[in-house]
Amino acid sequence: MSEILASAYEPKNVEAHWRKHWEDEHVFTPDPQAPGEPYSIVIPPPNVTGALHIGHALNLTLIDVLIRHARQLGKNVLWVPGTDHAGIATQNVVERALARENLTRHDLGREAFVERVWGWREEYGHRILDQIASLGCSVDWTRLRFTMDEGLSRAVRRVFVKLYEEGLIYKGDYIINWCSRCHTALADDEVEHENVHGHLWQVRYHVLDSDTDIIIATTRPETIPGDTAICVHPEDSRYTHLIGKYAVLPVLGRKIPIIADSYVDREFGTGALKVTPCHDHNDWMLGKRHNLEFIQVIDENGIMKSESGPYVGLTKEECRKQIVHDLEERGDLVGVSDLDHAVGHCYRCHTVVEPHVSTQWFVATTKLAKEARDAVPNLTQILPETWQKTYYHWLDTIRDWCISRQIWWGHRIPAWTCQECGQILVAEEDPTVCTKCGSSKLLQEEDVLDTWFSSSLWPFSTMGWPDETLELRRWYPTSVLITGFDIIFFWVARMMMLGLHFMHEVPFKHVYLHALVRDAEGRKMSKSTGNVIDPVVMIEKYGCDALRFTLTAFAAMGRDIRLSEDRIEGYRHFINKLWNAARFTMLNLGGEAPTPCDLGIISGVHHEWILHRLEEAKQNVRKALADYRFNDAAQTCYKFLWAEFCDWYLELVKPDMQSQDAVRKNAAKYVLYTVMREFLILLHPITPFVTAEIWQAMPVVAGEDVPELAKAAYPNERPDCLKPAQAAKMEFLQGVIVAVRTIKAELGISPGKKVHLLLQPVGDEQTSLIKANENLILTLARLEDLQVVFDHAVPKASASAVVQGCQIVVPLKGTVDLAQELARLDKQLAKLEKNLINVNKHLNDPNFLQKASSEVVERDRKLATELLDNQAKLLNMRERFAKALEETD
RNA sequence: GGGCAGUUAGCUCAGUUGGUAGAGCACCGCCUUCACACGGCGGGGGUCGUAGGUUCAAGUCCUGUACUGCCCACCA
Repeated sequence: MSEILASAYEPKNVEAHWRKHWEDEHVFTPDPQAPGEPYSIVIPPPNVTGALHIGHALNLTLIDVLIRHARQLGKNVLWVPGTDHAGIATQNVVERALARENLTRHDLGREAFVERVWGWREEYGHRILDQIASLGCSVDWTRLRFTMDEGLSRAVRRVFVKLYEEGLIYKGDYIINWCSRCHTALADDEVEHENVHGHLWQVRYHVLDSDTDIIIATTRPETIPGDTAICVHPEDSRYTHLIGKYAVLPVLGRKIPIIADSYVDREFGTGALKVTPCHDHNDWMLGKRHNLEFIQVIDENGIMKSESGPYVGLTKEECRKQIVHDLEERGDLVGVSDLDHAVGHCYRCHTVVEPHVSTQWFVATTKLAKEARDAVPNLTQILPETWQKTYYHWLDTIRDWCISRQIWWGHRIPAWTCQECGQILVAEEDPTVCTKCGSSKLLQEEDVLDTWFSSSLWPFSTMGWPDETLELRRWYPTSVLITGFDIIFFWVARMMMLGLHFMHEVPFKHVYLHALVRDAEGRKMSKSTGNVIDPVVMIEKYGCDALRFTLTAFAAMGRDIRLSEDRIEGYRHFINKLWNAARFTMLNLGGEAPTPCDLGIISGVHHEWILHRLEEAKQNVRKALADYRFNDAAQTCYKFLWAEFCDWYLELVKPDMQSQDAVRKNAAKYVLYTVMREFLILLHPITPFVTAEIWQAMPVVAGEDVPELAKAAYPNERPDCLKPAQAAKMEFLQGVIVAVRTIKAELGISPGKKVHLLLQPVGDEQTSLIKANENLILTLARLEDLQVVFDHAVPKASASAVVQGCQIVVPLKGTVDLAQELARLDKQLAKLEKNLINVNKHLNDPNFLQKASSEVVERDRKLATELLDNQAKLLNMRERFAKALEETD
């Protein structure tokens, strides 16, 4: 398509073109029967209500990097895309829309409401998918799934029924977390604890048959009507004599027992605790343990029930005020103090969560949790490893999982109660008659399942389970799960539990938990703070590749990413640099692929050097990605392209391109061509669009069948191009060139001004190297001429430097300030001196000589001689220069 | 209360088995050099939070400590 062209890369059309091509041609749809080691990842399904945020962008970029890289390695690769129905979140969105029409879901009724949500999903649910595509994600769109599509719903039912039959799902009364706004139960981890400024009231309870009182401390006086005991520590001498007696509930006058339990903290408050089993998780536990009465006094709307006596009908907030007032009046309020304490909030709507006793469905987790725990780290490895502990801790202290939600959008619980005989039926297919009494009066449960229930099946439900599909056989377990650490409990641990239970195999071999993306100040990005960086806007402004490269470059393991727009802009420069390096390459190739030659025996130290570096880069990128060191992979690419290929090689190859020697010219072209092409492959997983565009504009050897870049194999290693010795020679030449440039810059000689250069190399190797590469030095150092000389021929008034023993001399004419050169030399000498002192500290230490490895000692010795030699030469030149100065004075 | 991270150049961060501190951005100076000013060349800048310990040698290992952040948790 495009010839290579504009001097600035324009991402928009390029991205649109490749995206369409990849989708239309099903480039990323694998064949389960195809050869190659299987490699699979399931997408962490974004909420169907969602819009792509920067966290998704990071997550998806990292997955795509691995996926594209795995394809390059010849694996049979599947990336399953999809979305999550997100029960509460989606229901909230639709309810808000209804509210604008002055309607509630109850006005519509369940069926119409659910239909409305489906409609909403049809209309808006594709936005996030479109955004995933715009990120360049190489997912297989033919295998797109949704947690409520037909297949996944079948999987959900199968799992529910099986677990029920195994006794791992049960229905029971339990104290759960109740959000009175969402009007549903919440699982423990859907509750966010936040410190809230509150009060601690001290209340007097009179002890029956005694003349003493007991003072308890509470943060929630409105629950006093629900008290069914007072609890003290069994060894608390202040209270031991009261254990077994009864106290009188203030205001209500009910009689409650005084019990003892070591759960009580003697240090806190008064050491005596009021127990309200229906309105506090711990009190619930105490109530169970001591067989206390359970009296619910607050209903699911936050209104006081009749059990609260005089407070019936008040909201819990009103009740608190009233009861405090009443206590005060009666003289039973002993004191009030300030207290900051943690209060649970709904993670969806941030309403204060009320512990509430109700009938719910639970998954018994003890057995499942143990299996999930034991699988790590042998079968599944969690990275960074530090999260392993967190994972263990959660599973070790896990409580049964409350899976019922009192909302309408979700998988309805497949359980029916017979209206005639009370029999509970749980079945995959909707039953028509009661299995016990034959009645057809069956009533299905109103509740739906926790969204995470279906998400927990994702790795196998998306592959067609419970059918035995080719996909499952080929790609389960998945290779790796990439997700944020914030859902390690919600999702990762539960996938482990259910995956192991139903597939008898872990759902993934690795779990890579990436960081959170924060703003430049380290704050969490949120709409309310107004500090969000919108990936869609960033793609629009800087191009997708710039965004992807930035995210990859910052994805160091175990660390949060502080992102700011500047950085994305900065990496756009890198993309542009690549673009221009490619333009240069194309221009010089002249639209034709060069004739291949044997790169292992190519002559020219610059060629050998860049080929050597390319081999290193190939190894580094591959190794980095195998270890999930994304930032290292990006860094390697950045450095290779900019600091080596562009800054040096492209300059070095220019003289070759001007050459009349056809063989030399072709060899240079072929190296240029090869390095560019292989580098495009290395970079492609990180920046797929720009690399694909350049790749396909590159000339091709006639008759050669070159695949598009997305299908190109990772370049083979070329061991005969690994030449550290040759690379070192290049480094010497670079040193000489830099030395001349530095002299010019520091002495205020215009860089364009051509100067004479005298070199006094040490040894034949340096001498011949310089002679062989004279043109190269002339060009890059911008010289008038270059001479290899000996001491006596060196003009006294010269600037000088030493590189690996080779003396570098630039004769100065009267135009420069000679004193500056003296200062410059002194600076160099000071540096040398410092290094020498350091090395000698080692070499003068007998312990070092004796105990350090011989390699290290040898290296230091060599270094010391080198430094000493350089110092001597520099000193010598300084002396002569000083003399010259005197003479001119 | 427990656990886990982080603390390295002005800023954001690398630093894989311990062997003379690195990058990008920012900054300073020079340069309209025929791929690129989204550029080129050169330069300045760090006693690696702090106190100890192990070692011939510590940013790197161990212990204590300070600060910041995160997670978990039943202090009513």
